[in-house]
Amino acid sequence: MRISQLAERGGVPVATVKYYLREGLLPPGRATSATQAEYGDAHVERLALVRALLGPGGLTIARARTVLAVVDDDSLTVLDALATASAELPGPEADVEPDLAPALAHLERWGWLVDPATPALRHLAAALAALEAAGFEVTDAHADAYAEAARRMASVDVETVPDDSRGDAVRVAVVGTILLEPVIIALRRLAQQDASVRRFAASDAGEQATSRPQG
Amino acid sequence: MRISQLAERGGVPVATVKYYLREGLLPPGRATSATQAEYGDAHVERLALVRALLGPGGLTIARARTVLAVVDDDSLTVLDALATASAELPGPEADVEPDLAPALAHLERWGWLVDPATPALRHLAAALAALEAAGFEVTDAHADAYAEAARRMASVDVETVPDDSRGDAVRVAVVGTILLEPVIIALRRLAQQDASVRRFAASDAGEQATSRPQG
DNA sequence: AATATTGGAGAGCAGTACTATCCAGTTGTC
DNA sequence: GACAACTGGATAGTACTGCTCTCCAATATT
Repeated sequence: MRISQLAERGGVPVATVKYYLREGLLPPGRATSATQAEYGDAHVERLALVRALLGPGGLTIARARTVLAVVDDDSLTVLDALATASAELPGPEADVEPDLAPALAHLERWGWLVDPATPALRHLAAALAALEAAGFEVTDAHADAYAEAARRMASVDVETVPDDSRGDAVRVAVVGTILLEPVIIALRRLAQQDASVRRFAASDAGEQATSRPQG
Repeated sequence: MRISQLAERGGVPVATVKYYLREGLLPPGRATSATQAEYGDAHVERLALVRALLGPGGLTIARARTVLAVVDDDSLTVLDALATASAELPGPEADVEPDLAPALAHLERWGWLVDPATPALRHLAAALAALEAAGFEVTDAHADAYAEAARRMASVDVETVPDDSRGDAVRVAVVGTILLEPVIIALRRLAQQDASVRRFAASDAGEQATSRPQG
């Protein structure tokens, strides 16, 4: 398979495939001459993965490269792979260090064992700070309900990771961690709709509940 | 309060405040002359909200403007406001229409009442398609667990919305919908860490569990 | 032999969120 | 009442990102 066919099967322009090759997101094909290379089905799958990470996953080129390096590195343990993948996911990236105390207080209440250096902890702290700055008070009860929901999701996630092949485990863990996030966000919005229809439909104009809310 | 003081209290450069004014994210101050205007505490709070939406919320200027217009519009019902805010949140924005069937099948199984035109439905469908393209199979059991988690979170969210003041209700609903998303993502990653430490720490090198996983 | 395609590299482009410069009017200070 | 400092307002420029275009000689294809 040549580059134009790979591009066609992936549904992207040839120039974009070349760009991904240049950026190291796709491994080079098997060179058959100075200006020719052969690509296989593995490249097609990899291209689909790249598109998924960059699109729905919301990763930048640089972060995708790191995540893919983790997926490719057979020497990493599942734990290392998950940690690296988790660290490369988009987050607030604030230039000022957020106050970790509120986040740590929650974690202690829940008894969660986490690496104090993990970026997710900083992300949580920054997100809580942003809520406070916006005048939204997060009660312990609210946080606890969220923690329980997160625990359930994570539990299923971890159960889903196969334990027979380390390569597969890493791939599933990394891809699942990243690509299930938009699923969660979408599900929450849909659940909110359902819940708010049930709560507010009676007090608002009732017929808006099942038709388009805004014309 | 003049513009430089507003900027200082918000922790942003004056040029940025001017930019937000130009873009309609901040309402203009009360003009006291041709080249002078007075800003109040409301502007400080608004500036914090804008920063929260643009930073942790991940909204673009254009989407933030729409969301803020919803918050400001007292004529909207809570349902309309939530729907509009939900629609403006960042999503896949695919140029090709994803297959809605798998997503609709899940929703029907759960008995959720949602507007078929809502962007979140499309986001869910796109996310599921991306997972499939990346070779990650989402089982019904996995999806069901996620749905239950989403339902719990949404339930708390909706309960949190006050029912005495419509303006407050809209503000809390919109801000909560947007700014709690990074909280959920961070919590899930932390919960994953906790769960995978418990599962994999025994089979991997054990001492990595509570120290930094990657030097 | 003529035409098309390839890998590779560099430059260019569109969008986003600022940031810097300029300007005349206004203010506070001496 | 001189004069520097600041203001709102407008315009242009910047840094970064993810492509996309153009060019090239070498190779395939017809």
